[in-house]
Amino acid sequence: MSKQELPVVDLNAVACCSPIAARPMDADQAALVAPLFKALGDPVRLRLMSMIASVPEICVCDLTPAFDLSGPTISHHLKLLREAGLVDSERRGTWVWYRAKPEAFRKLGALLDISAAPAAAA
Amino acid sequence: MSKQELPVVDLNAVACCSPIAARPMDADQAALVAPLFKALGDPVRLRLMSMIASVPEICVCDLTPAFDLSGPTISHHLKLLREAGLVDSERRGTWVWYRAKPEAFRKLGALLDISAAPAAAA
DNA sequence: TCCTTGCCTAGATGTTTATCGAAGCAAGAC
DNA sequence: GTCTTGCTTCGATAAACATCTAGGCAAGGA
Repeated sequence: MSKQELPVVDLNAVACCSPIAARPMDADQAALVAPLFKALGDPVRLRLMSMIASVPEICVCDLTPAFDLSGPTISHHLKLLREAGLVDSERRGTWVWYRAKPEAFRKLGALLDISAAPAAAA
Repeated sequence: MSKQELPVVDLNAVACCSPIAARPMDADQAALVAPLFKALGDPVRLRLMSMIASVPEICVCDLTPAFDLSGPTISHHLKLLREAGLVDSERRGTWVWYRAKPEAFRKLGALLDISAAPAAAA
């Protein structure tokens, strides 16, 4: 549960380099980055992510009631966000708290910088 | 094939507003934005997207050989990118050419701006 | 101690997705 | 006209995914 559980996605290896539009991405980097986008590619996870990123930290008990879904389903989505390296979780007493990992967002944002396109595409 | 085919995703409605971290995203907006991230959430599509965005335009005939996949499979992924509003295609004579739609990237990038977080999350 | 609460994991199920081969269609060559 | 080439669509299949219920475990209160 705590951050000792190694994330599946190593953020230092991911999105470390050039924007999508700077040069064709090689297969290895694509395989590292795609899971990050995939994690955000579900409406439930996107809302969870937004709720988490909008505050310094938030308890699962405040996330679950915002959805018409069972607790285990929310837990499943949170696990995917954790494995993608987008959030961190920590148990404090009874509750588990989630926090966004801003460096992941910075890297993803840099990847989408289309102004890096070498030609008229921008 | 041509741009007369309405994109499934209306970019004017999508990602039009505030960054993920600015405030909790409502379900409607999440449903509009998630398909964009989902489209980028596959390694093949991410590489295709990068190849397309790296040049002003590119022919399918230059995209397909870069992958160990059949033509129909590449065509399928390109269709998803088209439906997400991330690329445009145009047939010119024998070949079909693809171009990136930079406004989609600008909007996605703005969404990931974590510096918009209201609190210490950044 | 036992009970309750909060959250996660395990297992099952229906849906979606990635992939292929076959077939179709448009454009150009002959 | 026919043939070839480039790309798409169609139909099928296997893998991945979202969701649920059931069960488990840790923390706190009685």
